[in-house]
Amino acid sequence: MTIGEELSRTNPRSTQSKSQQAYDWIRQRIVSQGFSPGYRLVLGSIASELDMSVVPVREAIRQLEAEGLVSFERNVGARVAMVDDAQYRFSMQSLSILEGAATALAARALTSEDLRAARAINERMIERLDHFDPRAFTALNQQFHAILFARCANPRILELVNAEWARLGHLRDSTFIFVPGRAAESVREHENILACIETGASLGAIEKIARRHRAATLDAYMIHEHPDEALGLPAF
Amino acid sequence: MTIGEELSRTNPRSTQSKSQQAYDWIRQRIVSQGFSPGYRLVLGSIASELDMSVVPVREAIRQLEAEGLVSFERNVGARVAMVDDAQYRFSMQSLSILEGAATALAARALTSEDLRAARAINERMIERLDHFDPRAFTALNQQFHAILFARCANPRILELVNAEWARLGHLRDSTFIFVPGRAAESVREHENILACIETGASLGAIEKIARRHRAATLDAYMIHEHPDEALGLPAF
DNA sequence: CTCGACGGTATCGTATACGATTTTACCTAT
DNA sequence: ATAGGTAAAATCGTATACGATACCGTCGAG
Repeated sequence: MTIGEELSRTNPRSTQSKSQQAYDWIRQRIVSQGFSPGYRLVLGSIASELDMSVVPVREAIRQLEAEGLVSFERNVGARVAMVDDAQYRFSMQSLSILEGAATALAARALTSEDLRAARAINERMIERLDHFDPRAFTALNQQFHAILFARCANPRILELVNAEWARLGHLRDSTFIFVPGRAAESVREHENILACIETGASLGAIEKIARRHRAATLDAYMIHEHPDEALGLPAF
Repeated sequence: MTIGEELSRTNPRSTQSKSQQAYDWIRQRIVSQGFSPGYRLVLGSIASELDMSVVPVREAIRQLEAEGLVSFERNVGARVAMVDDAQYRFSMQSLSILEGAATALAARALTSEDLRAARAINERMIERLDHFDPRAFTALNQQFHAILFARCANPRILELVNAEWARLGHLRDSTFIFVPGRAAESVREHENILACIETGASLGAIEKIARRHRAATLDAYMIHEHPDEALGLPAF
């Protein structure tokens, strides 16, 4: 047993603060959709659930508020942030820009092993196109892109990407739920991205194709759900 | 006298919460550099300064921590976040990407009045090239770009840009302090950007030039301060 | 029947209190 | 003189307490 493990079992020093516990617990519930958007976060209830006082819970909620996962109203309380369609569009467009840049900034550092792993994920996505499960597909999709980002030379951009996905919460996988038809196109684009990276396409080209990949997913959603305002965002 | 006026004079209802007061106060001090990076934020001191208990102050600091303006260590305390060179580079590169996109997304919506205002700002920057004041120059620079962003079709991107600048804090204006020679080049690029927007250049072109404008500022800083690792970030 | 007054309950906002932890100052022994 | 160790002070982390506010149901007047 390592010292670290020893400490983590027996020594209170290694335990995190209660406000951190509360933060992790609430955040986990939100991202795993145990708490749906709009769900009321009652301080007292959470506190007694976690067997602590309200003070650490309040601090946790303040952090989550600053991250955009929770909305807060004075003297009323906190609730899981709701992301409406407009915000979804704006966030997805931001993500298309950030992920495009991240992909380009990581491209040159990807090993052949990375590419093999990414391609393996994409194969699994292709296999599942028949008996289609939007959730599972979305998870694989995230993994695929995560591999492509992982070696991004700029960690700050990765933080921004992750924070933005966290904000989107459950809407993360709404596209493939609403527009399963986009899936087939998506995996083709994945292969295309991999090919560009392998053949040493210019970073500008890689960024462009990665950005358009994400943007196309958004477009598919918009056309399907809001055909009337699908052109609200400039093609970019 | 209306009820509203009555309340606003006498009733605490209209006052913001103490944690909000604390948040505003601390944030203000940080961005205005009243608190320098590394400055120790002692809960009790701030609380008594603001005539409140430590509880609201703690909440405020948690928010600032989540925004990256404050760093926090359990059982030790909070201090104003220090941004080292690496973070500065990463943030500036992120900004080049975000601002480039914001500029492109705003370009088509800019009125001739906007462009006139932006050009006026740039004129003032040119005037000041002689008796050069880095602080004032940076402020004008921010104004210039703020006008170009203002009509960005995607408010989320603007939020990301502003948050990132806040994080950089005092390093905001370090470039022109360290590399005043960049100023002349900068104003020329400004005019160039304006010309592109006016002549209806493609959004891709506008984005590219705006991104390179910011990236060039970063490069100037890197070459001046860290010539040895100036190539650490891929040209992008 | 509708609307506003009233009261009760749930919940929030903050002060206070105190144990826990870290930091500092000092002191002793080598 | 310095390493190590101890006591004291500073500061943090959290529980508890309680007034303030918002929410909700009831009741009476119009």
